[in-house]
Amino acid sequence: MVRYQVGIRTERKILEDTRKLLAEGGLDAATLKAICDRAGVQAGSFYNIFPSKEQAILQVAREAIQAVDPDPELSGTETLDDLVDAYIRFITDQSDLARVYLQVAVSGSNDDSVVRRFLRHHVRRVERFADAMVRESLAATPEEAIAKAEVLLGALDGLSFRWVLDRSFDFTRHARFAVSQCAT
Amino acid sequence: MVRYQVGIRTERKILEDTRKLLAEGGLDAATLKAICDRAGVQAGSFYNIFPSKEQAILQVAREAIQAVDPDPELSGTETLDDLVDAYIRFITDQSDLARVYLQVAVSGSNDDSVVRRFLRHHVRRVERFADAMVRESLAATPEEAIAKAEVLLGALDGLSFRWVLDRSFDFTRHARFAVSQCAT
DNA sequence: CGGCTTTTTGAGTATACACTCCATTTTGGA
DNA sequence: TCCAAAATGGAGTGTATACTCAAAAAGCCG
Repeated sequence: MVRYQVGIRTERKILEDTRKLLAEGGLDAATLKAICDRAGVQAGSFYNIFPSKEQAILQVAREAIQAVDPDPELSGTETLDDLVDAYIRFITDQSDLARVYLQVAVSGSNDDSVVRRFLRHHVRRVERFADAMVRESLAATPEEAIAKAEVLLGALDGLSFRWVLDRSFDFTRHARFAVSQCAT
Repeated sequence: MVRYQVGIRTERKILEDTRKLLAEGGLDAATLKAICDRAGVQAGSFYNIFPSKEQAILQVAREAIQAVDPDPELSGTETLDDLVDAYIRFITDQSDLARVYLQVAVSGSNDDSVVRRFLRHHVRRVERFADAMVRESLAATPEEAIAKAEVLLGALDGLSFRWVLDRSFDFTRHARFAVSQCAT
């Protein structure tokens, strides 16, 4: 099945508009009708590309997960501050994706594969944070580094959750404060 | 309107079963039919008591919010450990309500009043945590105490989020570790 | 152009949902 | 015991939803 350019363009547009809808009004807002209306497409076209609405949303969620991490090339050399800065940038610059990330994670419990994907990704991030801590001598043992990283990432996740609910919350300041508390 | 005993009993049963359904399968599982079936009641009875399904669920969520805090009578005297212990107990004992809490907060964007309720409650909790920190000389200034409390609660929220996704995660240990990091 | 494939259209289907209506039964105080 | 109010049963309504299908249009390649 050789795909035509127009079909690929339609697919990109649908994914983009789905992402916007999710960001604006959450999962409930991303109905098939809403998606198709915004993308200027009929239901039939949608189902010519995606097997189901869920698959399209999962695709968006997958891209959101990818976006949260800084360049994987740098893995093994970056500082804890680099990693936290990347997290802050993701949350503040791509707040829509951040919301999608949270929403799918919380309500996506009906699909185990999504949860597993999130967890796998989370564990990788924890390791990356812990490695940086060890490199900077912020932890006595690798185990302590893991625990510290788990708590720091928990704090970042919790603070971003807070920020999603209340945009006047100063996420950056608190995130920096959280990481400064680790340096003890 | 003098309420009859049987009506009050029905109301309690509906709320109980709604909570169970929410715990088992999240918001999606708590359909009107599911609620009525489990409570052994017809739709008409439900709507004789509640104005809408949403109100019943909000009632459950409200009770969940109440449950997260230790006795308000003690406010002003309890230690930081007391507060954290209460949080840990809520998360581990009433994990079902914890999930409801998260779900309603994230997907509640269509109803601002829910989000506002959550935030008001959160702010009160931050203040209570900060007060305890000041009492225990864990912060130099009230401002620092607030920031520290915000980060600690963020960490607890983030860790509980982690735990909701992965029940094998040792929430209690990490929560204790998080609070120990504050004591510096 | 010609012929094949992919894409799009748009009406249509099935279903699940929250919610209503009202006749009937039950309640509990006087 | 009576009766007004409250509670219940249960069929019914309207609507939004995800998804389908066959025909028409558009894209690609010789």
